[in-house]
Amino acid sequence: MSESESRSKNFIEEIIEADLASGKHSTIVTRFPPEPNGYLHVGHAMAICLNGGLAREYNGRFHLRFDDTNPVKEEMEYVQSIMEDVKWLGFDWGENLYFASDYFEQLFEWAVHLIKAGLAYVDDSSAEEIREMRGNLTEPGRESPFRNRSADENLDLFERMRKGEFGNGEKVLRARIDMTHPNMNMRDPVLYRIAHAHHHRTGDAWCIYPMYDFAHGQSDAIEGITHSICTLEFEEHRPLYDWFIENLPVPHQPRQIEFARLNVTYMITSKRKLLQLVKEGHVRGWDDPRMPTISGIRRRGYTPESIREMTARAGVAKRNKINDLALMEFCLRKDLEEKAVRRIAVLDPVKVVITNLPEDTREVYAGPNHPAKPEMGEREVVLTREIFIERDDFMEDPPKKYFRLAPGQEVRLRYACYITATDVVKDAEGNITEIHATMDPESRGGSTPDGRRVKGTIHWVSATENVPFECRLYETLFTKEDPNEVDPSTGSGQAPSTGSGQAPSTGSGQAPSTGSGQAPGTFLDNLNPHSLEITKAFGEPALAAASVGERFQFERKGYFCVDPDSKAGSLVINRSVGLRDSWGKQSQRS
RNA sequence: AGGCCCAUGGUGUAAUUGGCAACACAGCUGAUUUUGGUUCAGCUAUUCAAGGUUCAAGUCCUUGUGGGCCUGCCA
Repeated sequence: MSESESRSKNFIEEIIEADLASGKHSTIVTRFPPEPNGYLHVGHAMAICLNGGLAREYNGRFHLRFDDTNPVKEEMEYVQSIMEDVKWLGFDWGENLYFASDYFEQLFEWAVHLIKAGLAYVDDSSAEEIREMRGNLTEPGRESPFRNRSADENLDLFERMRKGEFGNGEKVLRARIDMTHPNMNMRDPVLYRIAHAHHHRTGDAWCIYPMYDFAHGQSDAIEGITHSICTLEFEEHRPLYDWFIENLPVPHQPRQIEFARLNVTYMITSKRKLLQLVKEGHVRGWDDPRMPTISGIRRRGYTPESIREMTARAGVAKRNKINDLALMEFCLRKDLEEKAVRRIAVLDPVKVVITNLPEDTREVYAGPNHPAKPEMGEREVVLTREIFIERDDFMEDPPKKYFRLAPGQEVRLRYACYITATDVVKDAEGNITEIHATMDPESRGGSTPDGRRVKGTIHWVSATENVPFECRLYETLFTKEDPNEVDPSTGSGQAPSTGSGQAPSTGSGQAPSTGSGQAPGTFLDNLNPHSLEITKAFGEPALAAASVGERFQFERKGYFCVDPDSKAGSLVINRSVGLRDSWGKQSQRS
């Protein structure tokens, strides 16, 4: 990891180094094992960077393995998007692309092995019966009446399950462990279920499918995974994981290690909820730039380097955590500060007429593409008599330390000259429609012979020579750091602060009990109504050549990225992240 | 309630494995600056609680408290 400065080892690295030092392993093999049933999100990015990064750090191997053991949920579309996302993040599995479904035959043989060893049996109980017999957190389970079938009978039944002689749910194969075990996972877990369903890769070859627990560890063993890194919720599965490894003639003993998944404030990482956002149209799709999906983050304009940097800085540990969005934004700014070409765009324009300039004025100035990197070249900026500036860069009655344009106050137009506001033109409602200003001819180039200092420099773009575009400004998708935090007392969809001063109103004119008791409230109540704002913006002429995916810093505004919705002649640009804004903070405080 | 895991500034992660609690982000102050950006300098703020072991405890032990996960034929 080039982007992570030298730091102390995390607990997984310590385990790996101990294994390497003791000779337990001469090289390590890690894997990223997604189920192809949805799009990858920022939490997966962490898992990819961890596994891929470890393999890189220790010169090991990194596998991509699709955990495709449940045909009813999985689709090829997801396989494609997942491979794209992993590649984009910068991790290469090389030849090591695998599918758990490739191991179905071997897994079947191992199931037979367990049956022969008296460690697995076919259960005719229904799902409800099995659930009922499992007991609960405080009470032990009871043994199934089918638990003591002979190995021969079990073998026969299992073969017939495979042949399709039974319907969905009629039978399952279970491990024969201990129905009183305090760990629920050890209470004769189901190994195989019947599912007459089309699998995205094996087609109709199978109608029985292994469960996660029976597939994962063995897949790790087959591939020679040394360190099988997964999230905390699998901790209680580890005894089962180990049980299979111990009781099966597997070629290799992998070790499962759990770490805390990455969460980020204002983001959700539940596949179900993400799917809901897409299906119900709360966002424009899986790759909506507000989504925490890798595809969304990518479209938003994040760089793979910035995501890798964030995961490295977030660290690895075993406690549940929520990382600050600010860290992610910091990593992006840090990366783009160095790489992004500077451009000027006015997002919320108001016209300024420089009255002492002739109508046909066209002055060309040079603007470096990067203030600290002359090697990045420069471009031409064009000054005309009429320009646009940012609406909030002018105030008729400015507060104390307002350094921008105001009546009688002089500012520098970035790269060009000094202007001083003289007049304001307003419409009938009192809105400012035009500002008049005069330019100091001595100031061309951005400084004057008298060396006087101008505190404010504002950005601007010619009102007659520019590139109009659609600018999409994003804020967090949710208003709460933890989008799942719902106030149980407030119902969903309740308009807040309806009648402010009004007494609680006991039924007076109450609308017929339509909503009676308020619905419990969901994460959707925390959706940010301002998460997307679209403005009609104007960019400097150099923006005309912008292509999809290209990133810029719009000076004083933030980092932006050209959206794929762009068409020839109609640019769409996303704001990836704003610049740090100490004035914004200060002015808000007052 | 039973089992498993976890607890260090606002957030996240460290602490030579029992030896002066630190780094980053965030926040705040100042300097520099043709981006109120960047950069630089500095400041604020931390070991869940109570006992115990020890010359010495963030670290070990006990108890408590708080949080997470577990009762799919999902992964």
